[in-house]
Amino acid sequence: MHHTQLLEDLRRRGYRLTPQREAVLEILATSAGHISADEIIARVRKRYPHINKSAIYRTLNLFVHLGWVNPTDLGNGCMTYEWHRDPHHHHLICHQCGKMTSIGAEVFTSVEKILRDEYGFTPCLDHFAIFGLCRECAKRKKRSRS
Amino acid sequence: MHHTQLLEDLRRRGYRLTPQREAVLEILATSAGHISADEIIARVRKRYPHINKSAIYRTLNLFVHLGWVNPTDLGNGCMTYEWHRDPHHHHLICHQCGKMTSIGAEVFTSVEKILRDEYGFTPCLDHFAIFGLCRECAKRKKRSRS
DNA sequence: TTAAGTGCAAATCATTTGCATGGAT
DNA sequence: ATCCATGCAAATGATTTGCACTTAA
Repeated sequence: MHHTQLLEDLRRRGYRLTPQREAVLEILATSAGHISADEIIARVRKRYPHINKSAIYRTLNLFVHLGWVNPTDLGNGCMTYEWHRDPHHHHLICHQCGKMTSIGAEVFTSVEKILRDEYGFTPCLDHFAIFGLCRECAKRKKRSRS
Repeated sequence: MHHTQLLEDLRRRGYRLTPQREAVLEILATSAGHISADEIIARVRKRYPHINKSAIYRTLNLFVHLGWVNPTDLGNGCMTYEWHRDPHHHHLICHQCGKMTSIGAEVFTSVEKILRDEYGFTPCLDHFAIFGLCRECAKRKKRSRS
């Protein structure tokens, strides 16, 4: 789906097509991965310096509500947003060194099946953050223990 | 491990055994499931009305650091804490109706294995919140769509 | 005795909100 | 001409912090 179609979709759903919304859409759709609200505000303002912070927050909430954007809590005190484009994937976050690694969604297919079949639950596994220890930090910890 | 042992453990590790810490420990260890900091403060104060909010937050952070308590973000804007006693389990949270269901940890054994074997990542799967749609809300949604 | 811990109030910081104004339809 | 969306500043609300005082060791 291309930008212009989405913008048209906005109008069709009864929302107004404002420059602010266009700007946020443009930034999100041309940015890869997770971006914090703060980062989004910065990038939007680099091009459109007058745009207000609240309008961007409101726009982000709208896009999330429309399902165009995934909000994810990466555990660093603020929400991050990700444009719905990349194939579904999850994140391994090392809570020692903070390193983040992406993993494919296949890892969770078995879990998804169990949840559906045994619990009747339809999980939203679009944006998942798994905390733990990365290889290096696990090694370092082991070494310091011995 | 019994309370008194834990309290002894505190001292052994060089921390002081204060009435505040005893109170928080007592509340946590006798409360089931996830409790928000606010709820913990309320319960502690019901018995020890003079205890300060900051001291409780600091104590919670200490207990988390000691691994006695699991902090979990259930997506409702505040952290919840859970005493390390119950067998490991996770939570299905319906983001339509908010209902929370506990599930056993076995569901994730396959994921854990893959992460370890293929990514060298040691996941901390103690406290996991999976958002999605519960059976009832999925049904309701389906119905309203048709 | 003395450093660690507490109480208190003030500070943070991401996010939201009330309200007057502006602009898309 | 509507009334939805924006800008601004102020509010919120969970959590943290600076600092003087207390207390467990």
